[in-house]
Amino acid sequence: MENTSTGKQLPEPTKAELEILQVLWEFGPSTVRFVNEQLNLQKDVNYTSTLKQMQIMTEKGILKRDESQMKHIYIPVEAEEKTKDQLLDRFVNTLYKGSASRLMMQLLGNEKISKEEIEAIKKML
Amino acid sequence: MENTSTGKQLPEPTKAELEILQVLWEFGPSTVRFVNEQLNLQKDVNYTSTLKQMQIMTEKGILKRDESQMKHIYIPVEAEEKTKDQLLDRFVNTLYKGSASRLMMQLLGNEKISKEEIEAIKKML
DNA sequence: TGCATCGTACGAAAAACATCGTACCTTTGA
DNA sequence: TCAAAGGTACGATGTTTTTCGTACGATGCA
Repeated sequence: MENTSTGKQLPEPTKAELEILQVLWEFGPSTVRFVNEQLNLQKDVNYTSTLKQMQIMTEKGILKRDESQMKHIYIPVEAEEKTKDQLLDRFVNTLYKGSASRLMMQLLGNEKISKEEIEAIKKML
Repeated sequence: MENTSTGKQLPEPTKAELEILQVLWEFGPSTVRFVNEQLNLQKDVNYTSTLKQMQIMTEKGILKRDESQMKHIYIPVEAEEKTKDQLLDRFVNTLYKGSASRLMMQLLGNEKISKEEIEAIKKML
């Protein structure tokens, strides 16, 4: 069942699906082979595994694809920002009871954030 | 194999495990029954399911327990902050290439954050 | 033409997670 | 004393996620 443009809420991507989305976000619409090569820079994974994964994502409506060429081109359905918003939202809700400032405190407290980053953030506010 | 205090890295908690940790974080060391009751405020789940889950978490080294009483008392091995730090770290890395300020921008851009929260954050900096 | 190469389709197995039923032991109180 | 209540142990099952093997069609080129 190909998800058309009904306003249906897409499922949250799983871990493996997220890895694929990262590649597509970074490099734009791509073939399976390209995505698989990128993934293999980080971990071992078979071509057909990536293919299957991307086919499943297409079924779910997370990706759509251009089949006009033999090498299908895959494209995320939702914009990067929107997907990240959802994930961020869930993250803040489950871990920080929805309080963004609590998340901030954690971020500032954990040393992982540089002086430059702090400056950049100050400017934003 | 009960995880003793070797410096081994604990696995990241799964979704269900996180729900249990939330309860323990909020209320402190607890019995299975208590945790299960709390979970049931949100969703249906059988006592033995929670028990099993907490036993598995103990095997993994995520929880430890005081067995001196019949009603075992479960306690998180890692402090709340530390676990959240790990999760936050992975989140920032996978979604924002490790840039905290990028996460901030997303947070500020998505409207979910109130004026009061922004004020609170400003003060922090 | 024919074969190596590169592509998709898809069933099925493996692995990770989550849930529950049943067995059995301890405690409690009528 | 003995049955009900409440506790742990643990195998089994269900579900979702992840991975891969095999089949088979297209393309390219010697």
